[in-house]
Amino acid sequence: MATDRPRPVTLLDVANEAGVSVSTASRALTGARRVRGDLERRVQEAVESLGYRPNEAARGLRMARTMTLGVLFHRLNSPVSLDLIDGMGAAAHEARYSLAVTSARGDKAQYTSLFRHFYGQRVDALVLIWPRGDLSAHLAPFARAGVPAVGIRWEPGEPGLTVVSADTSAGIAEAMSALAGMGHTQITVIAHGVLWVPPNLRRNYIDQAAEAVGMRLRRRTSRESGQTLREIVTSELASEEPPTVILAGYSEVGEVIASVRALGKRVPEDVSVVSFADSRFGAVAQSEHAAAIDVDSFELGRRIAAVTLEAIENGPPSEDLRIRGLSHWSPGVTIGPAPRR
Amino acid sequence: MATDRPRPVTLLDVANEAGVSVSTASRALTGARRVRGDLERRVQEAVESLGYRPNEAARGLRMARTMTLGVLFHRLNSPVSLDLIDGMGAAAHEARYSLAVTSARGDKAQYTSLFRHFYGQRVDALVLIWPRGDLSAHLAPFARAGVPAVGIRWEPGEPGLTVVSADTSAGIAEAMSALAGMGHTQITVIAHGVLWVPPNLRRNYIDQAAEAVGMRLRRRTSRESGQTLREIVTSELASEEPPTVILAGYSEVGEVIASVRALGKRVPEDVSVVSFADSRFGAVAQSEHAAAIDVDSFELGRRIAAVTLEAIENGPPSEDLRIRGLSHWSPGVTIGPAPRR
DNA sequence: TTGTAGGCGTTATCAT
DNA sequence: ATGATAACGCCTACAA
Repeated sequence: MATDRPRPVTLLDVANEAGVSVSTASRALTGARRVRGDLERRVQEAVESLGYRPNEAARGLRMARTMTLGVLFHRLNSPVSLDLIDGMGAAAHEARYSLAVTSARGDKAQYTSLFRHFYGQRVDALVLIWPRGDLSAHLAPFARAGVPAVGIRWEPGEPGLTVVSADTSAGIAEAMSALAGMGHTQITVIAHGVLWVPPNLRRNYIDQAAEAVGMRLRRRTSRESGQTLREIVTSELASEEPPTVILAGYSEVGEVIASVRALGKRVPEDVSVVSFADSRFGAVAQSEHAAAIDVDSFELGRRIAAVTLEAIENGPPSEDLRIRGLSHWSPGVTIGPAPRR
Repeated sequence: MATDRPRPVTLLDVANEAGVSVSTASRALTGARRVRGDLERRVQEAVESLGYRPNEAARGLRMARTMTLGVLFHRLNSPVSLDLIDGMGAAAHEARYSLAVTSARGDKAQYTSLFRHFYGQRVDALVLIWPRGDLSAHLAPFARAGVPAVGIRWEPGEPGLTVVSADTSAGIAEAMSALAGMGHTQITVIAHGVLWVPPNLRRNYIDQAAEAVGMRLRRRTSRESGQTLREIVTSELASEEPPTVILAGYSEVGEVIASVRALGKRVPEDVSVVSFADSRFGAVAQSEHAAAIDVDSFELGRRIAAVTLEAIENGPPSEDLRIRGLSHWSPGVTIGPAPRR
């Protein structure tokens, strides 16, 4: 139907209907300058009756602004991405911006192609979610055009990129101190699903929080050992210094709890279990009422978009951002006082 | 920096650099008409050296096409959405289209607002993911402008909307017949997480597939009973006619298996367990090597985008679409022959 | 085959 | 305060 679609109503139509010139109509709508009250009213009426909506492409051409944020995922594989999209969308839409979402699906050539695509689209800003590889060549054209780029990742300090990272230490520290306060001294972190991350800030957060409260920590992962979740739990509880708490990702807590029970132990009387939920999906998917360290990725998305919009308006901030207050400790029925030995 | 950003290179710049007129440059790039070989080469060189990329806003204004698909989620809460976005993005990007992704976050007013937003953006088509409520008022302006709308949902037959739905019966039927072939006669479907759906096509698929192979089926859900997963499994296995197979969503299989074992029964010798994985995340998150009914939501996304792009080109199809071949049965270590009674 | 010119819908500059 | 007019960057009749 692309051939014969009826021409949508334009500003000229509105102006004619209202009996004014296009410039007056435009002014009445943008509010740049004052127009006479009755004329403004007539324009508004014409807009209503004709169902006029300004053509963003034309506006973009004229204003050299597309009101579009180009969001580039290296890969779209985690529910966290959903929250980020949702959060960014919420903030962007409030500011009348659109979100052009893309994923390279882990492919390097795609990644390059998407940068070019966004350049052609003249996005007002670039948002890179967990980017990989060398970005400098990709970012250069945007930098030249004054298009800000904001990225979420752990390592700051990329030239031409404002790096935003989530500081989840608060919730982790809260959890550790709550557990320590209940007498726990030995924790096992099962870095299996969402809790598996490359050696980075979040891993540090956990280590440091444990150390700060004198909690001995063991980290187990099926990636290295090739063991199943159940085998890991079994060997841990049979070890010389068995943990009194187990921390696992939200997609594993159910199985962890069931595995503990399969060994004839009770949760939380014999072993406490804590979930790590970094997405709203995770918070729902984990066993209900499990104690959890929650991370608000939706809010993280909002904040990233806010930073980006701000950068469009006033230029990039002078330094990278570490966003706090996104994580919190949420007690639940799966934790209790440490058992006596 | 919005104020003083350097003007990006335009087609005129390219034409000057190549020593030709804009129209020649344009033709050399769009390939609409033939241009002399050497001129075409010079234009290409100019494009390279200047780093020219056509301004899509200008092109969109001229062509009355924005090369943008407006994707509207009623809510962004399931990993399936991720696959859909990724799949739609893959197909759209191949066709040089962008994906403007939005979510109403379950809010009715937002929903309305987003339709208006997309209308202003002059998206070339609308894609509605599991839309709710009365659409006719929202769709009318788009219909008037000849903008096709494609939606994914279970119930077809919305005027002005091409409804696409996933027919997952094949994979389910395969699974049932494989299980029946192993001697299973009693299955319990735990409709807890992803497997909980309102009474609809998919529920029918499961019922019909079970009936077709003479499998007795019981459906249990925590939503109605208020029981935990573990309690459901326990009561099921203690019932008069205990199931020899349990079907559960991917986020529950781990816990189901562990719960079965906690009762002193073995998987799969005493009870077989099958997972339902409707997303790539689910396929990864479920216990490894579990037998599963997989649904390829990524491909579903691709297909939806393909239908949409086709509708832009040639108008909406004459009838709604039921897409097959997206589900398949994937055996695994969690199933075995039915135990003798 | 190439160049000139007009227009897509909007905002901004300039007169009035 | 309002209206005519000139861009924004691109494509495409039309004329050469």
